[in-house]
Amino acid sequence: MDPVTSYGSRALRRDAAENRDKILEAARASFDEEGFEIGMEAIAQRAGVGVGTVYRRFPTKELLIAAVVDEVLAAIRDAALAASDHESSTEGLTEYLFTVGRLQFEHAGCLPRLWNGADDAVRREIEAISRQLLAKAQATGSVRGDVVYEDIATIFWSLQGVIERTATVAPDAWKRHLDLLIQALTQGDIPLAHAPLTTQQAERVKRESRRGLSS
Amino acid sequence: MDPVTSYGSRALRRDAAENRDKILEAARASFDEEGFEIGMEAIAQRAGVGVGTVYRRFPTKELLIAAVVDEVLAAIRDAALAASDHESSTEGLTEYLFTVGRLQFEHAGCLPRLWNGADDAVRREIEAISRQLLAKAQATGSVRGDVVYEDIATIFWSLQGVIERTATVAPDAWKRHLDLLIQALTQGDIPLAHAPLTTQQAERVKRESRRGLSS
Amino acid sequence: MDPVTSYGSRALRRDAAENRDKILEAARASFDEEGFEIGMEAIAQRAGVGVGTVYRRFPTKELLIAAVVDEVLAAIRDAALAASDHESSTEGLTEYLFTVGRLQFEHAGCLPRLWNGADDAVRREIEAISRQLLAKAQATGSVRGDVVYEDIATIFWSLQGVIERTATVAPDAWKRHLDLLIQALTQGDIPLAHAPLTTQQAERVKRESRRGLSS
Amino acid sequence: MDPVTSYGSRALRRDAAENRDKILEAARASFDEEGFEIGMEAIAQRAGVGVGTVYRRFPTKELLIAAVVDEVLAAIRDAALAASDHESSTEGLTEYLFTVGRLQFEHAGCLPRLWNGADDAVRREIEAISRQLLAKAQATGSVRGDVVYEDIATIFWSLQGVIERTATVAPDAWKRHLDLLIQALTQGDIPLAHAPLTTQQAERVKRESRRGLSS
DNA sequence: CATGAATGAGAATTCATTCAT
DNA sequence: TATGAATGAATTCTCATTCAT
Repeated sequence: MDPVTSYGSRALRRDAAENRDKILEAARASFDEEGFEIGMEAIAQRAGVGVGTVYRRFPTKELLIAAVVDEVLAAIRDAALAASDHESSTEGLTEYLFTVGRLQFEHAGCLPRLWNGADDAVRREIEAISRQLLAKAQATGSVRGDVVYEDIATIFWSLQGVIERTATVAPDAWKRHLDLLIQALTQGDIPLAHAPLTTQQAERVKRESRRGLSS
Repeated sequence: MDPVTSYGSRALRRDAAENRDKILEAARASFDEEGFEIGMEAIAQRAGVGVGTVYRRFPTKELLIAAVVDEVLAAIRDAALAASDHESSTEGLTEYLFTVGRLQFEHAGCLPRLWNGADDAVRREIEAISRQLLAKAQATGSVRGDVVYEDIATIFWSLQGVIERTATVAPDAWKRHLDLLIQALTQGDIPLAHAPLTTQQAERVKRESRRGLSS
Repeated sequence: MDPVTSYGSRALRRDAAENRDKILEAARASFDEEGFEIGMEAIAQRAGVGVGTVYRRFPTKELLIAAVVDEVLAAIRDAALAASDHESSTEGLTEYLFTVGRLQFEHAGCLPRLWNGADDAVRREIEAISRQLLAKAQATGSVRGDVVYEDIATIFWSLQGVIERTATVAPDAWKRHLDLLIQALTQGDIPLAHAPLTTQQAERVKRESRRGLSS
Repeated sequence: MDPVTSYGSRALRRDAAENRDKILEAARASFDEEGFEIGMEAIAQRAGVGVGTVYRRFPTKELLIAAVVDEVLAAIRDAALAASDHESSTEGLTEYLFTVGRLQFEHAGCLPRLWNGADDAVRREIEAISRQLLAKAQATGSVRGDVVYEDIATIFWSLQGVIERTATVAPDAWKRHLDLLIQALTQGDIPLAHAPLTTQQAERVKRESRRGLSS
């Protein structure tokens, strides 16, 4: 029944898939610990394969990074989905924000590229979930009405800033900061002085911001 | 003793100082525009000197970065001082936060290292100012009492995260985010669920976090 | 003895032979289009087999190249044979030269190795035909008597030089050049200042010159 | 008087220039012996410098090749100029052709790129000399009138073909071939069956044909 | 002191060949 | 036997740092 087991002709494929996973795992760990500056050779070694093997699966370092980032994004989406069927809309949004924060923390090395990958589909899913949760929370009046989706995205970026600087020393720093931000969403009632990002701007940020590349 | 010679040697020293400034300026501009990945050769060229001269003044790239960061920090301190004698304590703090935000934005290329330099003296001054402004604002009741200095530092890191990702596309994004955060400081009254960084942690963050180096 | 088995084993051999042909054909086309720099993987793909299969038939790239070159040489021999029973000796030689030129043009990617393969037998056949045609033409007086076989070989090399440089831009350039050379063979009557290659030299050229290899 | 010697401030320049020459010389020799496939590391070693030094002078391998080729072309032009003031037009053309042949032979490793460099000026000079010599020879009636400059260029390519294949084994083979070609130019009187290259085609050949590149 | 030339370790990527399935 | 995954040496190029002039 297991497709991998059932096809004899795919025995090799299983090895290859395992290797692919080993490589992705090694890359993820390497990036988490060292950032994207780590060399491909080191990743290969960590995965227990030759560089050539890494390049067979991921023809460029860019693509390897993108694959790792896509994995992280998929994990975020899954967590987002789990949070989205919370009974209370406020707690749903809160849990969601903390979940994303936690995942960002767990993959701190990937943060510079977290929102710049190839897998737009997943990013769009996450965006849709964010919008829904926000709308639900606003509908019940627990979140101020002048907040838009782009503010949520900005919160993620801001948490990245906190995490990037505090992760090794104060692993919970981002939680405190998120506490504050949630207060702003739920307690503040003075009009905000500045306009939010437009949807187009947020799109471009996700597509274009490239600081922290490996080359 | 010969006044000509001694003047000459002073002149030489002046030249040297001028060179140092040219290099610092070129480095600052380069980092702002390209980030720390820029090569030493390019900085030297921009300064109009040879690489050797750069290395005479700054024996490693690290030290050059640190010097530039110190300059930026000094600018922040100056701005902080200007904001600190505002009559209204609330507006003083607000202005201060926006000023730091703006300076961070203007030196976006330096952000990954902004709080990791050698010049602890300046950082301590800034810290002292922050503490004073915060205390004054809390004394008048306009800012919630459970906020501590470390939260202010975290706000700066948070703004860095926003700026790093949005600077080229949405230059005002960080202002909106800061609007939100100020609401949290002034409007929120629900206790924060998580503890702030300890002073020691904040110290270590400023000293140790090294992500974003050029090599 | 079992007819089914024996047939099966013959079928296998036929498959193998078909594979060999597919590979040779793919290699020939690849070399013609891209030159010897093309990778073995690409050839395998074009042939519709795995690299491993290519290596089973041709243990090194060298041997594959040699096999392709031998095929081209065989085609040249066949064309040479066709030209050799021309009634007019002069036209026979002329047609022969143009035929070889055309085949060289059609296999431009193979030129750097055209006369350096393993299959000496075919080369000897071509050589014999060349000698015969030349002798016949010289016997009728239409070709000058001081020309030897090695001059004919040299003409082929010279056409290769023209073809290699003009093939993509001026596909007929070699024909004009051959016009000129034929004039020299048939019209010139001033003694040639330099001696022709010795037979041994020509042999060594065909065996040793290795410029243009892929590695 | 020697500009290098006269300026103290250029003392370093002299070293650099010497190194540049060492590198060019090493590259020329390497290419002559091994072809363009030789690695940059090997060239650097032969020049007695580090790779970085090679790259300082010649930012890409392409540019190094182009520089070497330009040198060879310049040598050809000089030789061409010397041949062009021969009293007898026929001998002038003959000497010219042999001179170019000899230089091509001496730089056999550069042949695949000899007419594809950056220095169009030199190539144009050579072309102009060729045209003049040809016209002069045709004016005296010693060379057939239907030959055009492009035929001369083709002769060079033809010689390259011969040289590339025979250089190591029969260093004079190209001379014999050139004997033949000169007979065709001076003795033949039957109209040539095929049209010569157009000027545009010859231009494109010199610009575009890239077989034999290092990558 | 200033200069910029020299250095060389290291990074990404390719490809002929081998080998497990 | 066919497959294609794995290997790793080799290649081009970069850049922080040192050093001769």
